[in-house]
Amino acid sequence: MREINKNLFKKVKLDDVAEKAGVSKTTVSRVLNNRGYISVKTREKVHEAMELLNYQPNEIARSLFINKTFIIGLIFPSTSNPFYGQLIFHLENISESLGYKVLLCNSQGREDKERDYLRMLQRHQVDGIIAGAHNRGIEEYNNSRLPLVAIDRYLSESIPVVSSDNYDGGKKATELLLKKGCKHIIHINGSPELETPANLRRKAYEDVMEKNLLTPCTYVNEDNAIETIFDENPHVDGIFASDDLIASDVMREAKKRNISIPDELKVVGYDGAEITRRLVPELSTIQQPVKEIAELAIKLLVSQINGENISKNEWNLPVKLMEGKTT
Amino acid sequence: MREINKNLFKKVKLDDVAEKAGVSKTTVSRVLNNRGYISVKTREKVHEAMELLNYQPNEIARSLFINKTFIIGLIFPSTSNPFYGQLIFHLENISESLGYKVLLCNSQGREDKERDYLRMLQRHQVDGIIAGAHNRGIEEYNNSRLPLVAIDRYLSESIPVVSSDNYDGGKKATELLLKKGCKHIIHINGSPELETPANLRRKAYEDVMEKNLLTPCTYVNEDNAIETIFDENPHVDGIFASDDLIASDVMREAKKRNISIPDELKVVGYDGAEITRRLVPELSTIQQPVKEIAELAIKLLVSQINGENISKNEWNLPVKLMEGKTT
DNA sequence: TTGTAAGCGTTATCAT
DNA sequence: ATGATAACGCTTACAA
Repeated sequence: MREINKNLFKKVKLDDVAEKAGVSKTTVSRVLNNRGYISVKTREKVHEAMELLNYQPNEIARSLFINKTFIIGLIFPSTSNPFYGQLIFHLENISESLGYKVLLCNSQGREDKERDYLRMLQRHQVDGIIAGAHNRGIEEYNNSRLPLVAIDRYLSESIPVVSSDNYDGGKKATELLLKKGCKHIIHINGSPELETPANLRRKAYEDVMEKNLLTPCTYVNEDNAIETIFDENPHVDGIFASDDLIASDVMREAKKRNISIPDELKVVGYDGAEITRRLVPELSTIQQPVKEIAELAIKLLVSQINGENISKNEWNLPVKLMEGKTT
Repeated sequence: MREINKNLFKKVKLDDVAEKAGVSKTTVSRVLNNRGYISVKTREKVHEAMELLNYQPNEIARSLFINKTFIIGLIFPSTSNPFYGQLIFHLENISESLGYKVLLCNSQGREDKERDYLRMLQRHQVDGIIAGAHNRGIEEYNNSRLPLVAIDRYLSESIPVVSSDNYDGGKKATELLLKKGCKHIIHINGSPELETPANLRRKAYEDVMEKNLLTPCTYVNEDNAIETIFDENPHVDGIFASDDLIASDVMREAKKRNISIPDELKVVGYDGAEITRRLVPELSTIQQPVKEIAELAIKLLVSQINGENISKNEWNLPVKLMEGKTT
C-alpha cells in the first residue's frame, strides 16, 4: 500500500511519458520543444500521454542544462510602500509577459540584507537583477557578472539607472509654490549621503530658489523633522516634500496646529502613486511614470541578458505635475 | 584573447574549487555542507580555494538533486494594494528568515492568470504556495500535490485558510456605528459570489442589524455604487465599507455632497494597513493582524512541506477596532 | 579521512 | 523521423 502511494505521489517525468507513448525520451523532448522532425502520429501519441499523466516539465532540470532560469531578482526596500508596491506590480507584470518570473527581496533599506540577497540571487542563477534599494558601496554589484539595472539609485559607474526626471520634478514643484505666492519655502528630503538621483530634487529646489533670490532651506527627513520645521519656521508658507507620505504627514501636522491649507501653507509631494492619489487626491504632487520606468528597466535588463550593449547609463523619464487642492 | 575572456566569465564550480585545493569534488561538497569527517587542514585548504575563486554554489543543480528548491510561490491580486503589499512584505520576510525565497505572482483577480501561475509554479518545483487570489473553481488546486495555504479565500475543502476574524470584525464595525447612534446603516461589500471568508463581514453586519430590529442593506461595490447609495438613501447616517479604500472613497463623496463626517455620517472601514493608517488616520477601521496572518500562513505551509498534518482547516485571527474621527 | 561513480530530469549531439 | 548517450553542477552511496 505504501509502495503504491509512493508511486502515486512521484512526479511524472519525461521517461514516464516516453514509456506511456512507446517512444524514447528524446522524442518526447522534441515534441515538447517543437524541435526537429516528428511525424504527426508520434506527436499525437506523445501529447495524449502527456495529458493522461498530467505531465509538467521540470524547469529546474531544464534550467540546469540550458544554463538559464528565466528568473529576475527584484531588490527593493518594501512592497508595503505605495510607490514600490506599484513599481513591483508593473515589473512583475511585464516580466511575466516576456516569460520571466520574479524572485522578490525586501531589503528594508538594510545594507547587510541587500548584500545577502544579492548573493542568494546569484546562487539561484537568476538571469538578472533590478534593484531600487539602498546605496552604493556594495562592491558585490561590481564583482557579479550579472546583468543589472538600478532604479533611482546609483549602484556603480557601469550600471544603468532608470529614474523619473528628478531635476525637472523638483523644479516643477518649487516653481509651482512660487507661482502660488509662497515666500518661505522649505524642502524635506532624505539623507544627502545616499547618492541617489533623488538628490536632484533637492538640487533643483535650491537652484530655483536661488534664481529667485530666495534662501533655500532643506531639512533631512528624520525624527520629528516636521515638528521642528514648524517650530523653527513660524513663517513657512510652502513645503516641498520629497515623497507623498511625508507630504501627508506635513498636512496632518499643519491641521494639528490649525494652519490652513492652502491658505496659510501650500504643500507639494512627490511620487503620485495610484494608492496615494486615491487616498489623498487633494495633495498636489509630482507624479512619476511608474509603468514607463518599469518597462524601460525590464527592457534594459533583457537587452543585457541577450548580450546587447547599453548605449547610455542614465535615463530620466518625464514627470507630471498633478495639481490638487494643497497648493 | 577571446579564449581568455570566455574563461574569465565562466562561473566557477565545485570542480574548479576541488582542483585549486587539490582534493576531489566530493570533499569540497562535504566542506560546503558540513557533512562527514574532514581533516582541519583539508577544510582550510578548501575554504581558501573557495574564497580565492569567489565560489558560489549553484542552487539549481543542488535543487535538482535534493528535489527541493526552498522557494515558495505567492499568488495575490496585486502588490499595489496596501493590505496585500504589507502582507506580502511580511510573507517574504518570514520566509527569508526560514531559508525560503519567494516567487511573486500578481494575479490581478483574473482566473486565467491564476491558473497559469499555478502551473508555472509547479513547473518551477516550488516547495509550496500561499494564495490570496480569486475564487475556488480552480481545480488545479486540488490536482496539485503541492502544499498550499490560502489567505482569506476558500480554495477547496482540504486547503487550510487563514483569515482575520471576519465575523467579529463585521460585528465590531456595525456595533460601533449603532453605539454612535446611527439608524440607517449601509454596508458595502464585494461580490457575494466570490466565496470568501470576507462574506462573514456581511453576515455579521446583517445579524447585528436584525438583532437590533433594523433592516440590513448591502450594496455590492461596483461602478458608481457609492453615488448610488447616497442618491437612493438620503437618510443614510452610517456606512460600513468592506475595505479602507472604499471607505476613503465614501469620505470623499460625502465631502463632495457637503455631508459632514462624523456629524451627519459615520464611516468604518476594514483592513487598517500601515499605509492607510498613515495617509488617512482619521478613518475608523477594523485592523487585520497582518503580521500574525503571515506568520501563521508560513507556519502552516512549512509544516505541510515537512510532511506534518494540519489539524484544523480554518483559522480566524483576532481583529482590532481602531477608532478614528469618522465615527 | 578521502575518492569514485551514479544519478537528479532535462537537452543536444550524433548515429541510424 | 527516431533513439542512444553524454552532459549540465551538484550530492550521496559505497569503496578504499
